[in-house]
Formats: sequence, structure tokens, C-alpha cells
Amino acid sequence: MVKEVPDKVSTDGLETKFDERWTAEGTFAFDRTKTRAEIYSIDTPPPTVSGSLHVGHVFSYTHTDVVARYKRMQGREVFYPMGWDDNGLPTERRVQNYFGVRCDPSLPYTEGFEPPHQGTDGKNVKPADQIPVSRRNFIELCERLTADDERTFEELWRRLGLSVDWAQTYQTIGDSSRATAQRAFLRNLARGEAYQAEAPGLWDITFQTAVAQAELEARDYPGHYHRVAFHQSDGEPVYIETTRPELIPAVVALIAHPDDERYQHLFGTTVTSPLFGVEVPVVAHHMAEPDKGAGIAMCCTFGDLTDVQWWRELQLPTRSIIGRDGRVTGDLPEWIAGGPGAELFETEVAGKTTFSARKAIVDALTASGDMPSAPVATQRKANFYEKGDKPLEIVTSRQWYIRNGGRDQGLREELLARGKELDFHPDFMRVRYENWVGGLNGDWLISRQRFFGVAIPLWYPIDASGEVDYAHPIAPAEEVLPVDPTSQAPAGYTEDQRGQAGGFVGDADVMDTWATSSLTPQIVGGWERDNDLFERVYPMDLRPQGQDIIRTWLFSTVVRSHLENKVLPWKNATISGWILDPDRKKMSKSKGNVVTPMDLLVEHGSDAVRYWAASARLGTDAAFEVGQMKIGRRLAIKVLNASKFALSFGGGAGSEIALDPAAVTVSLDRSMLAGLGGVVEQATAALEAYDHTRALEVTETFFWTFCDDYLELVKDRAYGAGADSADLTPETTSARTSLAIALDTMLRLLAPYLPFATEEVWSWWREGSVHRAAWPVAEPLRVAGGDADPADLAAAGHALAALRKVKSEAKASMRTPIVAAALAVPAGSLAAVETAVEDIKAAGRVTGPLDLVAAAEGQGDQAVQGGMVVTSSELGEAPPRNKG
RNA sequence: GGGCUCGUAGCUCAGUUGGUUAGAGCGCCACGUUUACACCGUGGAUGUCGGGGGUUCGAAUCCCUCCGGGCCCA
Repeated sequence: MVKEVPDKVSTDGLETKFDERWTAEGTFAFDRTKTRAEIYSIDTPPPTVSGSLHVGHVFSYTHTDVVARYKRMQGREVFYPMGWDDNGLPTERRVQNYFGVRCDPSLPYTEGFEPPHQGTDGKNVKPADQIPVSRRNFIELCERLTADDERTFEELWRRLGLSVDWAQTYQTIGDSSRATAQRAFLRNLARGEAYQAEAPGLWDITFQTAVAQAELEARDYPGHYHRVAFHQSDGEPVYIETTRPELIPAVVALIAHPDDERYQHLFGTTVTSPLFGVEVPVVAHHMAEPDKGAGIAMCCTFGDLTDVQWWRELQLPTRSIIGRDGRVTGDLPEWIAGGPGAELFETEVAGKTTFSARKAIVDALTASGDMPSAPVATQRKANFYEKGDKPLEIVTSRQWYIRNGGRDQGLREELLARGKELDFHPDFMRVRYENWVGGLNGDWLISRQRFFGVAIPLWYPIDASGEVDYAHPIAPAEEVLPVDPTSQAPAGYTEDQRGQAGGFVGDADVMDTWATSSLTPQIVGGWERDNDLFERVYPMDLRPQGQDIIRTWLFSTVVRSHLENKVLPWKNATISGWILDPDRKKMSKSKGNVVTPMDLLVEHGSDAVRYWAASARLGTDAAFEVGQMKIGRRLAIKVLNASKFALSFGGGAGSEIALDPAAVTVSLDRSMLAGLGGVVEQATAALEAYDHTRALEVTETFFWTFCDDYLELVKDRAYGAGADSADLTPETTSARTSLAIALDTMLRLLAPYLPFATEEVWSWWREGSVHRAAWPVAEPLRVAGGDADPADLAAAGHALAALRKVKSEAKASMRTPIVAAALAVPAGSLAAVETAVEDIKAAGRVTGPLDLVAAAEGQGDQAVQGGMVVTSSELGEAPPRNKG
């Protein structure tokens, strides 16, 4: 039944209209009564709310939504929650400025705290003017601020048309996320998978936090090689070259490559350090690079990661002199005390920044003659925290780790096996996982010295003498999670025992963001909170994400599921590519080449932007192409117009539209439906293989041919030459039925890509939402098509094009009648053209005889109108225009 | 330096296990307002498949090598 077809169609306003309708009707509401087999569950990446959404988000989330809509139409109940990642430094900074507070974890929680500011118009509040608050208060303010960000994000996602159940959202800082992260940590601890260690770790001076391997970034950093003499027992110098002379007080060994001829005689001997006279061994290790500097390096725990490796593998002593503040320790180290450099250290080096200390040491080396030549400028690779701008120092501190196979071959093998079990789309992305897991050389450091994150849920007892006993942490019961050890006392203690002998201290650290994000399947699935739900959605079906976070998010999620649930967290991982700007550079905020997604959606329409996004294959970088969006917009409008047309033949509003395949009797119609059946098969196979681009391509190609050829060919027959509904010819009924069936099918095929335009058309003549309609199957189309050959429609289309070409070349209007013509048709197509000749004549306005002859050998070009050639023609007079 | 990936028409991209004369859309040129559509229609032109070498009856496709872009890891 056709309800209403507008006179003038438009894509404008569809986004708002259907977002409201879908919400009101619960179109995407998740039905949790379904069983695991009926459910398709998606573990969507939670975007960082305090950052801003960019075009890359729109791009990759569209890919996921296409999958979600397809699976839903396939009859799966789609579990597709959206989360917000609020953890982290950017949020902390915004909260400090917005509310004028700073976090001091040593403070107690203040009930009903009201911050001094409510927004400061982007102006920074000086740290001295910020009111210190407890971590719990600080987190409450973070939650308050991120609530605004989340609204903005949701608005964008709704406009883009993500088929998310908005009742299922979560936050990585929310109570249930924190409880989940803490619960998982406590279980790791109980099983021995989490442990603390006093160990060298990378430390960011600026952010005052430890940094994990996954957060590292190696960058070029300017420095100078200083050629410095160590001394053998006989006084002979051994020259090394170092970029960090200030670490000479911390030297523990000189190291050269075992095959290096120059230093063979030194291995096994000792040398003394300049200025300080500390005796250190000369040892061999394959990591020493013979062609770098002098080929012999000083190892000073801990100048860089190679030093750490040497320290560990060669079991060298620990002589750490750099503290968390980035300065040289103020205490005189015992290995220097009493030596020739003790005074130098105490007066010139102790307590200095590395920069000042270096200057002092270099001056002393120059004065003593141990540095005979001037420093030589060089570029070295230094490790940076990805958000920091100062090279990282390596300091020893007490930190928590989770085992990830980096120091355990057995676990590593298990995790590599999980990687093989996971279906990556595209498949080659698997090697990124394998390279990363295979290359790990340490466990996962999860302690972070920040505030807005999930607290490490532990306290430590203080013994009678006031020493903190880190070896016997106090864990909370799972029932009381989440906890904040900095503002809550552990069971059996009271708050006034905090920091007292015989009392306790809370662990002041929070966990790495990924220690929470790695649990998104557990968080959204209700692990240990709603086990009924968990069993229905977990392990999940799909994890979409970017390739850059395979080593972090994807890997850490596999680790947690493997340790906790002994399964892979999902069956499939789809990896979207990057958006490149016209210069083939990755679009990013720092380059200033980003486009605001909301503006883009408003300007082009969401279907148009989705079309652009869906045109890019998974794993492939895509150009930011406004032209492609315009094509998408045209497609959406064409869908509206062609649909309006196809629905108009039956007499408009109130007329019945039959979808009975038995009414399709004309050969051309059956040929079209047979072709459509093939399209359904191809599109379905492509989507099953997570190849949404191919599915779109075959559907779109068919749709345009349908409009250009089929619709034109059957136009007259479908109108029915004055017939009223009482006495339709079977030929007219066949055309109308075929149009309706084709429309019905194509709307479904396009629905995941153009959710708004297809829903609009659906609302004209069908009940419910196209997004809850069944995905089409080829079988009924095959039956209706019978033994018809899809090529027959192409042949008729070619014949029509050949006739049009005559008019085009004569620069005549397409309305010009052809009084008589002869058409040479390749033998293989002749029968098809003869069968459809009445439709061809009507569409080509051939008013007189159309002679069809078999084309001679070599006549015509197969690539042009299928080799069909009009050999003679006579054009009539074009009718006058209908109106001026 | 290592790994992965890409290089096809002016632009953005398809090209399945090697198989006729390499495709699409955009853009371009010409024409046309036809009762779905000017956010349109019709027709047309367009390529050393990054370079070189090899395997083969036959290579955009397989192998080698070089050049250039991108990402990740050292």
C-alpha cells in the first residue's frame, strides 16, 4: 500500500526526523532476551571525550555501523554499546582550568564540595590559585565536565546515524568500569599475574609519571659526543664517546662488541672512571655497536634502554643517580664517597639538573685533561613519552606490572596463538600483532602517577616502627568495589590511622588507561555484575579499531580476556585505515588540516558522508574527498527520485503495490530480476567477508544501470497507456511488480550505507523500519527471473543507447521521434533485442519500423553499445516543448 | 636498518586463482530541459598499469631489483 509520496523529494532534514523516530520506536534497542547465537556483539572503541571528534572517527565508525546494520537485517540482535574514554591527562588539565582546582591525593574527601569556578573561558588558572581537592572530589568534577563532552559526541553520532542503543552507553571512569578494572586487577594479583617490582622504569619528568613500553616514542634529539678518557691500571687512556657525560659518576662498566678487535685485550680487565676514580670492568656484549662512537660504551645504570638491558643481562650493580625530579641525587653515593671526585660531586653536581650537572662535569673533564677535544654535535634517538617534550629518564621505583608474555615464553606463545585464532580484516594486519607480541621484552607496567584514572585498589600496612610494608598489600573485598585508597580506609582500619605507625597508607597511583580500556568487553558485557547479560554477549563478535592501537588496545584486551576468561575476547577484528589529506599526509589536529565532522555532515548530508566512508576498504588509507561525498549525495537523491517514480505508476497514494513474483511474466522484467538476484548474492557474500566496499559497489552499479536502462525501457509499459486499475494488461502488471520488487530489494541492500534516504522511501509504502527488515535473499528473485539471462537486459539497454546515440550525434533532443531505423545487432544479442523490441521502440521513440539485422563480422565495437550499430535512421520532427 | 602496505586515466579508486582490445565514478568535451530527478539526462575522448630485468604461448597480476609515498618497530 502506497501511503504518501511527496511531490518534491529531498534529503534535507532526514537525519533529525529519523533519529527522533528511531529513538521513539526503539528501533535499535537491544533485546537482551535473545540467546548468544542470535546476538551479534560489537566492542566499539570508546573515543576520548575530552579530545574532539575528527573525520577519522566518522570514517571508521561508519564502517562499523554498516556491519551493525547488515547483521541486524540478517536477523541478529545487535549488541552495540557506545562508550566514552574519559581517563587521562587532557581531562585533568581541562578540569583544573575549568573548575580552578588541582588534585592532591593526600587530602580527605569533602562531601558536597563546590568548585571555585564554573568555566573560565579557556583561561588558565594559575597552579597557585587552584584549590587542592581529594582525588575522589577531583574525579567527581571530571565526571561532571565529561558529561557535557559526551552530549556533544552523542549528538554527532546520532546525526551520522550510528545504530547504537543509546541506553547502553558507558564511561571508562564510571563506577562500573572502575569496579570492573579493580576487580580484574585483584584477580590478576590473586593469580600472580600482577606483581610489584622495584625496577628501572622510564620516567617523564614533566608529567611525573612512569611510562610504559607502548607509550614510548623514539625521536631524534640533538646532543654532543664527548670524547672522554677512562684509565687502565697502567695509566693508558681508553676513550669512550658519550652524549651524557653527567652520568659518568654512575658508570658501572665499559662495554664493547665481543668481536671488536680493538678491545679484545681489555675484556676481563678493569678501568677507572675519570674525575671519580671508580673502578669498573670492561665487558663484552653483542648490543655494543662497533661503528657507533668509539665502539666502546659506558654503561651507567640507567642512561638508556640498552643500559637497562646490559644491567639486567650482565648483572651489573645498580648505581642510579637521577631522581624523579630529573635532578642528580643530593646524597653522596657510597661508591664515590672517599674517592677523588667526592668533593666535586657534592659541590658541583649534587641536586643539579642533568643540564647543569653536564656542564659542571664537562668543565672538570676539560680541566683534568680527560676530555682532550671539543664535543661534536650529533643526532641521537631518545625515548619520549608520546605526549611529552623532554627525553625520558630511567629511574628506579616501585611499580605494579601485569604479565603479558614479555618475560615469559609460555604466556607469549599462548598470546601468539590467540592472534592466530582471531580473524583480522584485512588479514595482513595480523602481522602487526605478531611483531608486537614477539618483540616485547618486559611486562606491562600499569602504575601511573596521575589522578583521573582508576585507582590501584590496595593499601599497605605500616609497621610499628613506621616503615611501609609493601610486601603485604591489603586488598578490598570485591563487593565494595570501586574503592579509592587515598580517601577510604581499608576494612579493619579507620581513617585516622592513615600514615600512622601501625596504620596504613593507600596506593596513590592509578592504573594505566589501557588497564581499564582493555576490559571493555567485560565492562559492557556486565562481567560479574550481570552474568546473564555477559553470557549472552561474550565472547564478542567484533572489535573495530585503528591499526595504530593493535599493540595497545587490541593486544591488552586479548591479554585480559586470556588471563581472566581463558578465551579470545572477540572473533573478528576490523581495522580501518587513515584519512589522508590531499598531500597524502595523515590528517591530524597538530597539522591544522582537520575538518569539523558536524559541519561536514550538515553541509553534505549524513548519507553522503557515509557513502564516502563506506567507499574505502578496511585497512586502506583513504583520501579526504569532498567529491566522493557529492557522489554519495547524488546517489541518495537518486534513490529518492527513482523510488518516487517507481511508486507512481500504480496511481499514487492509496494504491496497492503487489510483490507477487508470479505476476512477472515479461522476459525483460525477468532478466532484470535475475540480474538483481546475482547482485544480492554478491553483496551478501562480500558483507559476510567484511568487504562492505564490494557490496556497495555491486549494488550501486546495478542501481544506476537499473535507472538508466531498465527504468527507461519499461516506462511506457508501466504507465499502461491509459489503462485504469480495472483493466491492466499482464505486461503492465509485470513491469509494475518488477519495479516494486526491485525497489524493495535495492532499498534493503542500500540501507546500511544510506540509512536515511532508504528509510525515507521505506516510510512511503512499507511498515516499520527498513533497518529491521530482513536482508534480501536471491532465491525469490531467481524464481521470478526463471531462466532469463541478465545479459538480455544489457542487450536491450545497448540497443536503446545506440538509438540515443543517433540523436545525440545529430544534436537532437531525446524527444525527437525516429521515423525509421535499422539496427545491426551482434548475433548473440539478437534474440534478446527482438524479444524486448516493443520496450526499446517506446523508450527510443521509434514511431516507425525498426529493422533488426545480424551484424556482419567486424561490424561494430563490442565496447560501444555492445557492438550494436544503427546502420540507417530517419529522424522526425521534435514535438514542441510542453511549456516555456 | 627491519616489518607491513601502496604506486593503474587529470583526480579518487576497482581489477577475483596470470587469459580477448585494462574498467568505474568524478572531472573534461559536445548536445539536450523527455510527464522521477538540473543536486539532471544523452553521447564522446582519455592510460609506457612507478622504472628496469626475469618466468611464461601469454603478466597490471608471479619472481628479482631499483625509485617514490604511508604506517609501525628499532
